[in-house]
Amino acid sequence: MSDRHFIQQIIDRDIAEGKWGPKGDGSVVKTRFPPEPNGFLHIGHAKAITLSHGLAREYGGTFFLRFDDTNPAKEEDRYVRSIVDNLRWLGCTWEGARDDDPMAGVRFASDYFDRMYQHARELISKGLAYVDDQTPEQIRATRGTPTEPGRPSPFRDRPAAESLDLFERMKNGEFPDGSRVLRAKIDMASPNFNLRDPVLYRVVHAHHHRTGDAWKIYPMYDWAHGLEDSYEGITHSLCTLEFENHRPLYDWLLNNLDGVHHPRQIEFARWAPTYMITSKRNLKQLVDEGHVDGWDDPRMPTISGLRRRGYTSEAMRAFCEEGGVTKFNAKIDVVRLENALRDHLNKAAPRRMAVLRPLKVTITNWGEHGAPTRVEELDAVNNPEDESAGSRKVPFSGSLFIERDDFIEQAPNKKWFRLAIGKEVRLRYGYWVACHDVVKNDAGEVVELLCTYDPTTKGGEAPPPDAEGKVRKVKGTLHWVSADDCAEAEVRLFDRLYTAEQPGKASGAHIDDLNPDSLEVIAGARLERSLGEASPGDRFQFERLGYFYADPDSKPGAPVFNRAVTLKDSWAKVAGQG
RNA sequence: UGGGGAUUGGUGUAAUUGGCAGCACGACGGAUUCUGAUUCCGUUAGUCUGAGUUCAAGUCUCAGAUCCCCAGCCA
Repeated sequence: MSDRHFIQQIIDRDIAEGKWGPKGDGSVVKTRFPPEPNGFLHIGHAKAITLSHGLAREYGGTFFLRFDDTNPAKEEDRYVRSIVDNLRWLGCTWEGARDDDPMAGVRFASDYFDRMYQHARELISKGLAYVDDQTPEQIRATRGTPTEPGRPSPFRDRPAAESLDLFERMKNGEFPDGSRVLRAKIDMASPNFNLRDPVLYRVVHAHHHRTGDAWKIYPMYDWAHGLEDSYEGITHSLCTLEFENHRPLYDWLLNNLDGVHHPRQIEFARWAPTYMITSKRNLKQLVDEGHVDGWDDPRMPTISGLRRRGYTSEAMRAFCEEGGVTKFNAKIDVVRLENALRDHLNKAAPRRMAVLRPLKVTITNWGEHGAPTRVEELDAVNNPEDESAGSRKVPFSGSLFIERDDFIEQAPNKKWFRLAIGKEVRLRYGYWVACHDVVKNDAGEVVELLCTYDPTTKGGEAPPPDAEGKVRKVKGTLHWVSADDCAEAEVRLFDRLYTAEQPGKASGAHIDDLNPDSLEVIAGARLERSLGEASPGDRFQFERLGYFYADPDSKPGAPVFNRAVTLKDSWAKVAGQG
């Protein structure tokens, strides 16, 4: 029985055979994550990052972060910074990373442009590449179809010296965009289009975010990527399935260069979480058309968005690592993502009480058992999963708030454990209270509950047996806050961005599947007083409600909380069944 | 109609030279519980189809089905 996925098995074999160094030495393993800085990273990238990073760490090898910045028209420095930040947050740091300089150790394809150019000259000299003067349209027209071979370019057999000269002049900026390309001379009849004389270099007069205007020619992916891997000594170059058709070209190029290191490319399947999209184009549409508040909107599947939602990097990594690695394009249930967060935060997040939609509760017999204005400080456990988290004091008085959803005038059935007229519940860490009356406004809505409390139930303990030895029981425990001593906050509740499991699949357009209720902002939530001072980035479990994250929008005394995920709610199911 | 990949319960995965189809999530039921949470116990359900080889097939052979990727001077 082997629990090692297919990539681990390949690497195990390579190491055993000593393919990359001394037999049995895993430390030679070198992987990389090679994003193009043309957008924000999403949940799918997180999987790729943790895979390559995790493999390097597992074998005691090396992991690089390298930007594949070979297309100046699409790339920006802000994307570089965002990606670097995302990897650091994920805890997937690369060789050479330092805390005092976020960019330390980061590599760029553009650093290798000179070497790539020289290697291209080598290929031309060997008669394996040529400058083609055809237009893009002509090249497309002569590429052939799946069933017909392509036709050779009239420039295919141009002497190497002539190509060398033209290539240099392309580099020097003598020709306009689109006028000439460098092509590999492979096989115009190959069933694999990537081998029908693929373009290696194109002329681009655009400003590059790092090299400025130094270059007028830019390498294409297939030419650049293998060389980058080779220059860096990558042993296992992991990429997604759509590059399987590119591997023959990857290998052909490196095989035809003298004395270069030749990594092994391995492809694995991408992930498609349900109710999410990961297409860059579609994500951009959400931002551009204002369906969300930006790339880091907490509803976005971007790493920045999930982070702002309140996800922890531990939960993200656990999610990425639990799913396995295969070549099967799987739909992965978002519930797994949510569960990963719940698992982590259940152990890590301090508990607090917060009332999202407050309903006033007045304890009518509060004055009969002591001073009517007295406040009792009760002990509340900070985290039942973590004894070392200790406890805190919460103020209890005759004037409280409970959750509006926790009261109904007439209990619908015996499974209603919460408050109703004539019913008794426990207030967590507080007293047992029974509701005997309600106050309504002119519209007939309940605006206040009149309850009595049992002084023998302090701290939530069960009352002593009565004269006949019977012990009173209570089914429900509600969260609450003191009405006189609490903080106020804005709370943002999120639901799935889409209502369809595979957005756009059935409807044709992902926009048509947007969930109109994906965001609900609650203005007047009441919190335990200590929560008023929450700092951005703080995380709590609001008991019975879910896990919450103090948004960067929080100001001192005016916190903003995002609900990262709810608690599992089996009552919702019972209620749904009527 | 060409080429490249893939297919195991509802979902995601595992199974050594062919040797009892395992794990996790979900769903369902129960126990515990001062969170209808957590935790614990149990139940559920699967090898794409059809032939063949074999004492024995998820695994090997043949035929077929379905899904994904490929005709950018994007990556």
